[in-house]
Amino acid sequence: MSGNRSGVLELAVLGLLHETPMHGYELRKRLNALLGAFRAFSYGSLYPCLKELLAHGMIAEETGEQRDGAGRSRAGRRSKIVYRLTAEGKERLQNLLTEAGPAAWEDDGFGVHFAFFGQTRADVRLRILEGRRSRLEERLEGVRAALARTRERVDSYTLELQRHGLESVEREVRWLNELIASERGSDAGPRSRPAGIQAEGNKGPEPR
Amino acid sequence: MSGNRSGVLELAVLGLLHETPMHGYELRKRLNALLGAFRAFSYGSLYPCLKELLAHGMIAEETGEQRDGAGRSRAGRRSKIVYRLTAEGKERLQNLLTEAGPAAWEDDGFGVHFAFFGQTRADVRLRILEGRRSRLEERLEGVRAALARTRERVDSYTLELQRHGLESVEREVRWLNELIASERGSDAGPRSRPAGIQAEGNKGPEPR
DNA sequence: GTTTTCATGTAACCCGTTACATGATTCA
DNA sequence: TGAATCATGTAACGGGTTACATGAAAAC
Repeated sequence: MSGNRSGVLELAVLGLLHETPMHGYELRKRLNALLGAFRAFSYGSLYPCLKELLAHGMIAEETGEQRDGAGRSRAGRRSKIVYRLTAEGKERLQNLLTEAGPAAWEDDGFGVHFAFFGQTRADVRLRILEGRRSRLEERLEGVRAALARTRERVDSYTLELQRHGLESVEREVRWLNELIASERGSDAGPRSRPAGIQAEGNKGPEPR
Repeated sequence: MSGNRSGVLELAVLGLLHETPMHGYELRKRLNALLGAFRAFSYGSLYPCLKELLAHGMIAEETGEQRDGAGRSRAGRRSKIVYRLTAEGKERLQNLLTEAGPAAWEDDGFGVHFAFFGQTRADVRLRILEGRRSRLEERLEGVRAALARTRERVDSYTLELQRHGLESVEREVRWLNELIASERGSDAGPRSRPAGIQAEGNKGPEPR
């Protein structure tokens, strides 16, 4: 019926609003900054999503004049509509963050789920990372098989495309391997981890 | 009205049928093998596309019993419907392959256009590669700016996601740089090209 | 005082998938 | 003869974009 609960966008909005209340315009910017290279949303999807989340009581318009800093923007003058997460919204967010199914590791969704790993339970994180890895490994197999089959009678551009695609996927698998190893705490292994994971990644599953 | 001419799928179908006549089922397999990691199509989009291409006279059902090899599948027994490119179809394909606009270098479309570079004019190839590169460089700038802005107050997972995204895009830019250099023929430069581009990549623009 | 940017929203459309329905051919 | 795979197709839906419409606040 009123069913635009897409999953990805919903999670992204709830996740961002959990950190701090915001209005739509700002939300979209933070969203596209957060997901950077992976995804982008336009107002045409964001505002309807907010509307529906509001209708379902997951978010609420911020009415109390908490919002200051520079002191301005008093009274009922609303041109910005600041949303905050309700109790139901927080519950919903926790549910979304606990689901470790295909939605969390398919191409759509993985980025968003990963972005909120800081609020995700450790075991769920691991399941998602492993799910994505095996998903990618299936794909690898397919591409490799195609490459082997095609071998002859393929012009060099097609070949180059497949080669590059293969390398991209292999690279992401290696990345996942590092993340998984890091998650498992078996980090005192051969090579020392380069980047900044696990710096403060081990805060408890529930942020509150 | 009758407007499902999407661009990507149409090009892919025409491009594949230009190499050799095929039926739908096979077409889909070749398609997904060709695009490997980048894209996948389902029958639900392929068959309607074929239907429409047929209606527009771009392709035709193969009636003459050219199809042999193992000698089987004689007579009018059709359970397979083999399609071939018509003259109009070839013309249409050439037009699609000559367009060097955003459609050719955005995320959708680039893979398919690249896959048929063997049938694309050299100057068009270059324009597309450069278009994609500058598109990615815009994106890089955005992500870098986001990274710089976010710096403080970001949990390590968000950071790691952005870092990985950044690296992925940078990697593709480097790839494009190599391809562009190779296209320009300035190949006797510093490092020797590793892969198989330009092996027979320089056949003329029109295959016939 | 006009342009730019911020800010919210909607309607039409687009491209594609999922799930289903159907039947022929091959293989055990 | 029954199961698996090949092969073709359609209807319903889904999630998102583009383009448009509108107006307030900030910058010049």
